Amino acid sequence: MDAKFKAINDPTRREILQYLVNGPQNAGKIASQFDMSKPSISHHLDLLKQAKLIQADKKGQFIEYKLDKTGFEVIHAWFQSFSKYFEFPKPKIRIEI
Amino acid sequence: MDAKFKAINDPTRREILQYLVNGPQNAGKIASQFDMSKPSISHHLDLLKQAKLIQADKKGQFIEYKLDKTGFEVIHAWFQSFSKYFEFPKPKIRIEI
DNA sequence: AATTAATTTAGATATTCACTTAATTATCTA
DNA sequence: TAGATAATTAAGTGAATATCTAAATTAATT
Repeated sequence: MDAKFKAINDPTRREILQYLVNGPQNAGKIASQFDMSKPSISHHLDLLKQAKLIQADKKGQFIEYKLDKTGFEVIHAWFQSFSKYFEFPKPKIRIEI
Repeated sequence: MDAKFKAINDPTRREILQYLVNGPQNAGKIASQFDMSKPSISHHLDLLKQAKLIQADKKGQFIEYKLDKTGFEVIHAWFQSFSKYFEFPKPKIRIEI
């Protein structure tokens, strides 16, 4: 639990998560999006992985990262525990015909 | 934005938030729930207030704290930005007859 | 006006965190 | 197998964080 909240506390790690919404990507490609050394990004990826917010898949010499539902669900459940107090606005839905 | 994620990163502050789900409470009463000095709790309350996760209402010599929807909505909206990737489990509903 | 109660502010300290460069491990290719 | 590429691990540093005790502030009570 602590690891998840810690993971999303950092702005770089949140950016990484949002970058991965567009699909899986390898570590180098992720690092190239940021003005920061690769070891730093590697460290951020590790914390996100520990928090189960991302998953790593080794593909040869590359390591592909993608979002992991596991961690997101846990945080989401924490939020739900406040729903008895609040009703959060529902996202607008569009029905395609 | 940063202030909100920072605020929920600390376990004591998360406990304070959950304590307030049961209703508004003054600072002293909140502090008494924790094995921690009052100034420390006061500091945590301040960070939660800055993050707009709680509101302070002065009632005479007491200060009553309650949950503030403002901050929760912002974090919730951040979560929604991942919904294109995931479907989060809906909470079970109970229809009272 | 003085006293008491509730809370915050100030000052100090030990720990945690993000970042860098350098070294290491693993994989691919010629 | 040697050399190049991808990524991580290690070591070190400066900044931020959580916590405490003590002092200051604010409001109610007598």
